Amino acid sequence: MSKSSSSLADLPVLQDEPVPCCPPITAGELSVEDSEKMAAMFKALADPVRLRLFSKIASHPGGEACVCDIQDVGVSQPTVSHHLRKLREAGLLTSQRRGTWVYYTVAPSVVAGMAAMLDLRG
Amino acid sequence: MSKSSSSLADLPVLQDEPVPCCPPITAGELSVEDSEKMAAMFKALADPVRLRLFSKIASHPGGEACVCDIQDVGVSQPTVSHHLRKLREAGLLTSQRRGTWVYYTVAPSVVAGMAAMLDLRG
DNA sequence: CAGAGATATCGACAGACATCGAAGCAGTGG
DNA sequence: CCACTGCTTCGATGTCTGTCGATATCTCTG
Repeated sequence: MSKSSSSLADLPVLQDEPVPCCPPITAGELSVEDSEKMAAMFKALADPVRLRLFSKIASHPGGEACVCDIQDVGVSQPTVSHHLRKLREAGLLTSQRRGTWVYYTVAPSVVAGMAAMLDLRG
Repeated sequence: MSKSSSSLADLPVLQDEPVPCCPPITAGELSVEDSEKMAAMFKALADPVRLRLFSKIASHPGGEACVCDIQDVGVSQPTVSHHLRKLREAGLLTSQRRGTWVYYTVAPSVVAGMAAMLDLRG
């Protein structure tokens, strides 16, 4: 169709910029603001279905997978879509439409940021 | 107090034993069982208040702190207690009474397990 | 033992969340 | 232009969770 309507394609991206976000949790008390940011990320992974979707994507070559490849996790397709959206909104995944299919990709720097935060050693 | 007295003492262990739990998320699809275990841990950190309590403890010397030292997070005392219990039930903290006070300690191996799971590289 | 301080548990409630079916939107192909 | 497939959005619903005040438990002290 004519112009690209606002959907999926032109979402607030969050592509893959380096997001340091938060220091290791041993580095001192988390600010209220940081704790809210981090909590949102952990919340995104705090569901078995999302965790399985995420692991399916992360373990695909290139950390990328089509929805059609991963949607067999025991819940309805709308529910899968809902969970993928949550993961995307948390910045852990990005999505991209290619023809008929939509591909979701892991955002490595964001995930690395979470891991870094859990680095004890202090 | 008829039943339901599952208090602190007779919890299903989870004390501090090394819990490898789960492989890195890139290592293949998570099993349903593993995804539930991990989701429970992430859920424990998926709240701003818990995250701040946890960071306060983790950043204390020895990764240990008295409740009285950390309970100033903007919610009531019962709520603090509730959150600490959640963290303990998830295996992220252990608790120990010393005289009048109760000390909570970070369970390093469990936290390390979560961090390891978020290790991309595949 | 009584009293006081530190934590934990209980019971209630409002808001958040996972889930579903139905409907909508976007490409593909006849 | 229409049917078809893949995915998202919508609206409803039951369950879970964070929060509080009240109260119970534990421990030290007088």
